[in-house]
Amino acid sequence: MPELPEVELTRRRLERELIGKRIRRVIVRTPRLRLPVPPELAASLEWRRVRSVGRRGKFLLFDCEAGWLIMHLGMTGFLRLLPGPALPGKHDHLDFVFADGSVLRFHDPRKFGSVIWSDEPAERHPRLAGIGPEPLSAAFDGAYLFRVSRTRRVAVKLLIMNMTIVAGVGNIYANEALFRAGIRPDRPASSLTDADCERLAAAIREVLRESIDQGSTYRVEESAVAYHPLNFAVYGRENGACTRCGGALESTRLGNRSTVYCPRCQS
DNA sequence: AGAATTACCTGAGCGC
DNA sequence: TGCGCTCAGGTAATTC
Repeated sequence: MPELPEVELTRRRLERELIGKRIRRVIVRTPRLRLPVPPELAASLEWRRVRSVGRRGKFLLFDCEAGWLIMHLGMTGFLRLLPGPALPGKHDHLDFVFADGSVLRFHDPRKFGSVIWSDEPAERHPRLAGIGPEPLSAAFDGAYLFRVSRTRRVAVKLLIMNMTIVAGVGNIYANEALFRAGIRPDRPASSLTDADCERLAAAIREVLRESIDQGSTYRVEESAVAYHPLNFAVYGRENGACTRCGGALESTRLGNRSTVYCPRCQS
């Protein structure tokens, strides 16, 4: 699924391609995604220009003069840029048709994605207002993580996947960051030491940053802004060997999410 | 307030 | 071949 690095790479590509373009019309083929597509969306966007493309966690934020278009790609969603009109296929839910004839098409088999229209700056929209700091911003560091974990006994993996704690850390990168920091995913958050929090915050920043940098060296294909070729250390390797000690990785479930870790390297 | 649970959705992979 | 089952998981909503 598109994780934060893929969303950031998508954002960069869209920023290059869309800024200044004028939206001619919006075609809504599937009015019910994860959230209902706002009925006023099409009319609100008509003849508006894209002023900027931002990101908050995994949400893409399009400043469209009259308001803000907020999109989440969910688990299986991706955006495709087409040079001109093309017949829609299965799961092509939305088209943004620009004045120059090009089309931004939203495709999402599982419909976990969402499209939101906001009259006020996207960051102030209720759906985004309550989410935590950006993991790649200065506001997210070990001291912050230490502070917010004091009163919580929830497993640390669930803590860092909690959007109100930190924005956009999904299952893949939560697994990877905990491995890198040497912390067991099921540790109660309140058991983390100062040093643990420093290592964990640094690890989260590193895995995301490296993934963005690695992915950006590849051409982002029009049709497949999705996975990029990072070799994960633990995620998806539940039957494999630890890259650090060679021992067998173990898997479990936390919050109904697959969790992989090395019982020797992580404590 | 914090924690736990469930719903949403469909393609892929599996056993039989 | 095809059926039925399980799994994948970000976010929102609900409940305790």
